Amino acid sequence: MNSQLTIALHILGFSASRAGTPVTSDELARTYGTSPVVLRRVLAKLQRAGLVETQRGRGGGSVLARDASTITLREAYEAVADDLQILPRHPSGCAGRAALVLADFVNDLYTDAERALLERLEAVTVAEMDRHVRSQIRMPA
Amino acid sequence: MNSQLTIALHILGFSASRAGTPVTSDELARTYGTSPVVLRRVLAKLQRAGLVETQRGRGGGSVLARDASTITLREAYEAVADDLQILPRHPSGCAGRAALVLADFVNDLYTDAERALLERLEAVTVAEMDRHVRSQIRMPA
DNA sequence: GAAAAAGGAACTGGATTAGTTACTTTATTG
DNA sequence: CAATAAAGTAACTAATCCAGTTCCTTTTTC
Repeated sequence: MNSQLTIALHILGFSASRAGTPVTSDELARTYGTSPVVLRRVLAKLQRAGLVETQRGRGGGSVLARDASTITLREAYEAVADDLQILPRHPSGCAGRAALVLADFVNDLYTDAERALLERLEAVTVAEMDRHVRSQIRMPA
Repeated sequence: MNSQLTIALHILGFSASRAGTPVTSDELARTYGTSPVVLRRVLAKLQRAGLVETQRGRGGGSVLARDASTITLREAYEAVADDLQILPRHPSGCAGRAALVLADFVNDLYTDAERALLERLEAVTVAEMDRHVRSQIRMPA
């Protein structure tokens, strides 16, 4: 996995906090600590997945395409992940029946373990993330 | 994650099937489809973790250091993973209180999701893996 | 002493990644 | 209409990582 999921959650979190007013890739890049181009690459994937909408030109930027309470973090993951497999699978070059049976067993286990991870991401919505941030910001320790 | 976990499970699976007689890195490399040096790199980590024991010289090779029923696949993961974090964390360069609170929230969620994945690996022992392979080999479809 | 095995250092090539530059396109505003 | 502010995107770079290979040393057994 690359860092695109983390960037995507930054984008979604900020967009949610804006409640409709667009946020520019420049602002997102500054708050994340990288360049606007990197941000726009992730924004492009979130657009394709229908999670954000973007307007060009002066006054443009990105807003959430759907209500924050309907977007789970798993959707963000699936939007940016080129390959949904986190654990690299057994290669095809195994020799011998025992090795092949073992490879299948391990690959199935990997799939199951990844599902467990994704279920945790699915259990959290952008709205919940936003509520958490708001609660921490309103009353700083 | 690199492919070392997959190689480690190949090693543990084969060692278990040998029931005490050592397996060489050459044989492991042939059945996995790579070179002995790559195998020995993983073997070194499994040794350090106390999962296998290796003898040099003629007739040498590796055997399980403990009973297969006491070794979970999570131990194999922890033996080979340099970094237990699967999902790359938020960088430290975030600017602004909202970004920092968001980063903490996301990092904690990542930790939780990874724990869910590791629990799946912990639920399977090398002995169970071995039993599965044996059952499939004895009666080929 | 020969053979068989592990240990491991050092290098290579390929892939991936984040970052940067530079240019084009789109929209707004004065 | 011109200036400005924004996204879109291609192309390049530098760094990193990783698997694979070569080569040599050490250990053990026969």
